[in-house]
Amino acid sequence: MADDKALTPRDDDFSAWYNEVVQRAELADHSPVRGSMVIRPWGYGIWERMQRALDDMFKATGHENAYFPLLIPMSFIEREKEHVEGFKPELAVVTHAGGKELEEPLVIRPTSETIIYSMYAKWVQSYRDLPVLMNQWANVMRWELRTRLFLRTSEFLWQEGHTAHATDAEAQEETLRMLDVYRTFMEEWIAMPVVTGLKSDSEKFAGAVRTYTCEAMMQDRRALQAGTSHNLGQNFSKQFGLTFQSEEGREEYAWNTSWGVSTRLVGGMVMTHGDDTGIVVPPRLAPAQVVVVPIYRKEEEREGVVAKAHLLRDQLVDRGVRVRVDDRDHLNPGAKFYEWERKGVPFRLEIGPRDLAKEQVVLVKRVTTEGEDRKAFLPEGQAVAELPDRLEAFQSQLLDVARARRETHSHRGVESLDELKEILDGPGGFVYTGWSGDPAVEERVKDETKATLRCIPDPDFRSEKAPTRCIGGGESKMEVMWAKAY
RNA sequence: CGGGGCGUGGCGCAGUUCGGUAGCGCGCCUGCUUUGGGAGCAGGAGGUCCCCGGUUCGAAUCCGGGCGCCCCGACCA
Repeated sequence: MADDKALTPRDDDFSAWYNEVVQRAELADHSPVRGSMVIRPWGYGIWERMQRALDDMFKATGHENAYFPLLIPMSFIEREKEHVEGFKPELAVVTHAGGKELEEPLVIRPTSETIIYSMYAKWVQSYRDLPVLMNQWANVMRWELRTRLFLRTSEFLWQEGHTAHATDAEAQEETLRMLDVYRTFMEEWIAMPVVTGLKSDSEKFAGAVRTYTCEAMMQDRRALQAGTSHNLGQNFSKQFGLTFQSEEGREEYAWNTSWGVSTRLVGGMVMTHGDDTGIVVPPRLAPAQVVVVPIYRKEEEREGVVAKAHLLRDQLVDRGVRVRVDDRDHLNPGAKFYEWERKGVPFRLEIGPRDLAKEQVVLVKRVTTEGEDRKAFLPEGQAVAELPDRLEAFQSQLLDVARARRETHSHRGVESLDELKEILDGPGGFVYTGWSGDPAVEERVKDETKATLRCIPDPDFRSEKAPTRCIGGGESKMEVMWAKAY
């Protein structure tokens, strides 16, 4: 940030651009503790919008919120073998409290499967108690070596859904249902298209039978794992004695699922829509969808335009639009324009003496496509009446652009490792190939290309023509998608 | 955990080579003039120079030790 005005352009250094834009849009800042962040009101406002939308969707699919504690007995984490192996390296552990060393160390939750299923074990006796469909909004901690605001911090905010079912089939259905909820949310709210699919064994959640993922393409063409949904099978129920008596009177282990998305989604939004001016917030997530900037020269003019600005705000609020009036007197309009553009507000309404006289406003759109006017001079009434629709159009335009970009950088039908390497070292993007299912092949591709197997795509995302050749040679059993990832 | 960079008013930095009154830009405060793309002028406030120790008449600067943060590579939502 040598210059205190312009951002590093994305093409010069995407990573530097990201770091700058997150801070200069006042989304978040580094806290004094390494790897942890402060989420500032503008960033938290976006997260709150995400939370509300997701929460509604969880409720609509029959889930209830609950809260489980931050501290988990170390022995709980150690119960499930894969789980402990996956999380041990990144655990933060409380060893002392009340001035004494604890008999058993307490882990600050990296995720809550263990504590939750141990409690479900107490609450579930009969098939009549199933399914259990809960979600919690919480903070979790994973001690990361390398951190970046929103994308990877030691502490982050998320939701984790945890369910228990009587049958495997029901658990699988739930796993896919929630994956679909995520996909819908990401597309309709963040305007961030995703590829959904199954994780390979090496990439799946520690303790899951199957992990499904939503993979989004960022503007630097790297993949961001934006959300995951796990079919946990009976792995945890067996370790925590989560059993129930079936209709037939047999004691059986319950089938579990868990699914989560985190504040990482804010980072995904930034890297999907941001430009060299700043971030772009999709209207449905924007804490302010419209900012009204009054413009005046003389004190006599001020009163009129500021009053009009507030009037316009009230009319827009009546139509369900979130509006801010920026009537700060110590900044000139240009400074305000830059600030709100940096913060990604979808529309700006300028109202000055000339507009007042003509009963019009100047409506400025944060991003435009080829041939589209950035500014519109509209009669007041028309601007107010049209803004709800214009916001929706803006929202879907963002999705269209992001989707088109992803398609441009998706490479299908790749058959050789050389070609795969060439794409990943060059333009980058999502590369679709065949795979035998052999972990050794996956490992080799990983070593040679620095890319990972992001997922085995769901039918919606598979190529028209199924690959016949495995990327490692021999016959393909399934199509897979590779990319360099965050 | 390896490599690199950096710790100096709120922020960004210069000053460190070669020790000698702690500076610049932005921001902040007051006033006036401004305000349709990052305002101008005038006045002003604000500092344990990351910490500890050493050398010296004198240390931001030299020496030793520590701490912290950021960035780049192996693990992860």
